[in-house]
Amino acid sequence: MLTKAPRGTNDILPRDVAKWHYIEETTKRICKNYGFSEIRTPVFEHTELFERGVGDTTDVVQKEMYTFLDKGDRSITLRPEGTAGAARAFLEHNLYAEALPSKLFYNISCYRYEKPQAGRLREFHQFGVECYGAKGPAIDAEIICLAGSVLNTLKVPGLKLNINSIGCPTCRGKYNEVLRGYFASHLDTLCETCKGRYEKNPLRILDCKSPVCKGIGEKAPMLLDYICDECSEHFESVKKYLEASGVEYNVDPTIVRGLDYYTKTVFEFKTQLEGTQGTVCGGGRYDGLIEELGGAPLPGIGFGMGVERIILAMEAAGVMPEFDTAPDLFVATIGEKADVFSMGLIKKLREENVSVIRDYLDRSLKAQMKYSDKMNARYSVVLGDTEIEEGKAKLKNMATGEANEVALCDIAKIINENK
RNA sequence: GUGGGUAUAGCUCAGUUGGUUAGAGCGCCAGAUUGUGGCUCUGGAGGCCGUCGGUUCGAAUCCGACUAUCCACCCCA
Repeated sequence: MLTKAPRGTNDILPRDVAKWHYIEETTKRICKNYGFSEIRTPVFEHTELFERGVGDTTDVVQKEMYTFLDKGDRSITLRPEGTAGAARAFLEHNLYAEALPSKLFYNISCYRYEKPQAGRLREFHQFGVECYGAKGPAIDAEIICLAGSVLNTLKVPGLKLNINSIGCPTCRGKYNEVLRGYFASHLDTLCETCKGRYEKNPLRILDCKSPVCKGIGEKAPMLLDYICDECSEHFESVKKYLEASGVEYNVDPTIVRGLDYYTKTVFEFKTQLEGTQGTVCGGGRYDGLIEELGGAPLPGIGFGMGVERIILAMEAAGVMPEFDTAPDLFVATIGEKADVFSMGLIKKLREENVSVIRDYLDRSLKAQMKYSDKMNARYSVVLGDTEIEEGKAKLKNMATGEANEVALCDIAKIINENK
């Protein structure tokens, strides 16, 4: 138990950390190009924030939150997603009083009590983006563009962008009634889960994988045909902006996001991942959220991207780059005098921006060289009494095996010139 | 939360109808080569056979529960 990480959590080991840096750096760079600034919010928030923000009828809130009482009897929840916290911070710090729209991004960990599976963890990581204060369709397209740009830069394979509009609360309410009317006659043939969905959220029946429900759903009236003029015009404009940006998309009327705050535009990027965890990015507009949290009405839009899923997809396709973490130099020593002397030399080299390692296990020279090889050092140098006396040593290029005699004081210069 | 598969060395996996001291390859350490790595050869370390209980003269092997893990569903990133 002591040496076992909790279920659904993963350690990111030294050999994998570079991948995470790579993805984070990529998101930072692209966000900067799109004019988004990073925001960092707490891992935990008041439980009520998620109940209100995410919606207390959602599965996420009802059964997947890590909720506990702290020592002051406050109900605290580990964030299951990033939007609610960002919206809270936006309101708390009056960011709406600064230049709008407010364009934010974050790389965070999230927590959901779920049964773990490939691409589904209890602690997982999201790259996410939020934009508050812009209601027009251009920002929808920009956000989608940004997500696509990150995924394409990372070479995530087999990407497909699906978009839909789920309308505003008014048109969605009307449509739900239309849908119930349609499914009423098929209620007996629907699968068990869909019978439950009928009352709760008939939209979800359209998303069912059971062939029977799928068949019935195909002939169901489409939400897109029932959304109001304003929502419809908005959606048409989003498509126009996407086309102008050269972004390929597919209108998928069955997309229904599972978090209550979504309105109008919803979208997801899918990849051909083994298993069903192919959705690598999901997002949409949430025009009611800020008001729901107690702010003045202010439109919002954003997305979340699953970092673990991106890594899975990249590795499955063999597009994850190799990252060079090898040290520049290994310093081997023979004898006590060299052992002590090397400490000073190594410190100086490191101050000159050379990454240097040495042995700390009293290894024989041969074993030191093996270690150097194993650590993938670019160069090795052996120090003994003679080298110290003469101030010169053979600098060995480990790839070619070639060794040249150099002055000890020139080592940093030579290595830095050949980087 | 529901259904199914799996659990043996650091890793990937063998292990016969239940039988005495549980194996291989890779990796790790050392030696062959006492101031120079990779190749080769030799040797060595490393196991509560996931945990607990049951059946049996005897269990890594059969049965049960638990735990972990993987897969599918639900849901989601």
